[in-house]
Amino acid sequence: MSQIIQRVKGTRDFYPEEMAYRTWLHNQIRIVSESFGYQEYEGPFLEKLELYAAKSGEELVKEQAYVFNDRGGGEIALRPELTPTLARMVAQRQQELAYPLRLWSFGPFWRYEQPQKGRSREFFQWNIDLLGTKDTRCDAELLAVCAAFFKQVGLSAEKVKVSVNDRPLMDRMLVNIGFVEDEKSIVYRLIDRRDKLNHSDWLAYAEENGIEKDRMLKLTELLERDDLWRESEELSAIFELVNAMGWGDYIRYDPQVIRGLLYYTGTVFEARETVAGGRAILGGGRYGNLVADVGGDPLSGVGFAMGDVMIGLVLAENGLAPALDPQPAKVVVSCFSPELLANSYVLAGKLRVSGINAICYPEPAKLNKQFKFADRIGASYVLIAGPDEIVEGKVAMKDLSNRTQETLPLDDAIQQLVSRLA
RNA sequence: GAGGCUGUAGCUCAAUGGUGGAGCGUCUGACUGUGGAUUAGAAGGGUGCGGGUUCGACCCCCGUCAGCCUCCCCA
Repeated sequence: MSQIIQRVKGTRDFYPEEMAYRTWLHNQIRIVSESFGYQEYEGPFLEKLELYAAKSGEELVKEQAYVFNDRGGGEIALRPELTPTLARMVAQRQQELAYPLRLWSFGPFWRYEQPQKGRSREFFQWNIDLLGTKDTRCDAELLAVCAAFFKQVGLSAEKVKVSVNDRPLMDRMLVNIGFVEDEKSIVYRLIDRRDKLNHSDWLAYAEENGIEKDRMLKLTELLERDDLWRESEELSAIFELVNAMGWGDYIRYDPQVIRGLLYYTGTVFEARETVAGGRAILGGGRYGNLVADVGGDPLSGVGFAMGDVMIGLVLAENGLAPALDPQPAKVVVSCFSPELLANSYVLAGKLRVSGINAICYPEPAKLNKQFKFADRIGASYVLIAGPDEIVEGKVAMKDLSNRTQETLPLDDAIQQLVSRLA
């Protein structure tokens, strides 16, 4: 047992049960994304390292990307996020795409992190973006997508909320209380950490960074102002639209949401569980000139990303993990003897032609073994074509759920199965 | 990068420093054409890996790897 080579740290195996969940999640994402008219796309999993130099956080690329040297020379990265790839793909065809452009994707990413609850090194992420719109009212659509997704998977507005803020608004307010441009990044970080540190540590952290008490008092006051959004025309318009669309329950204003990422230039938002210590499920915002950063013309957009690990935990903890059946075939055709093996395979083939997924027991074995197998894999019916049935030109069909069995002509059996498995 | 807990049979776990057990699962038979139940039996580990202490180590010490949790970080 200790001989088995272990998985790479932070990766997961997807046995059929886990794969069924992943496919289910992908499908829920597809349903919601497509209901808003977004198109699915995918980029390469490998990118040149320099693609990320443009705008991703330094930390992300230098500390957390998997990087290796290509045989032809040059550094390659396993993609740690999708946005730079999206920016590149849009820039390449910038003149031929139809705007506003709506795109979504669900695929794997890699980050060299310390695996822990809700975080792995290889994970899947939903990315969805609306590109080519400058009007921030469009941001309401992405918020609606978030809300629609949560509703789709059964997470009510009591369980999860999308908190929204506006960076320009915060910038104005920060200037008002005496912060200067150079202090912006440290103040963002300070805001971001307010809930993560206890109050005295938070104040100490501020002091270390040269922010004195009276400005911290004003900042604290600012971060308590749940009505601050009224001072932003953009946010007011966004909330009005979200309410009109009927998703207001899921959306709220939070002056403390600021996000770490550099490229957000407008609205920022993140969804969290409402319980104390609730974790962030997804995050996103508006970016003003991402495409320009990779060599295209300026193009504004808004989007968000959601990882599969955290949403999976949240769904499981709320009893919302779907009951999935990883077994595609509900019918097992038994094999009676070596002479009748071909006969069984032919029978299974006839079922498939009629649209019934079927497994043929691939070798002669005791019938009780074959029934046990059918039971184990989650089949619902067993067909038996032994000497007795063949003489009559019939098959025996057993319904495993109620242990009833009847012998009938093959065509009748197929007809029965088609209607019962529908 | 740092700290804590853990690592024994396929799984979940037990074993005062004195040559490792149980439940579940698996396999076989009772059941020579019928599954989930019952019953009898069997197989299966030398304790993550590498050192050390000891007459003797699953147990103590050091290192290492992995998992979980937390800090850091968070696109």
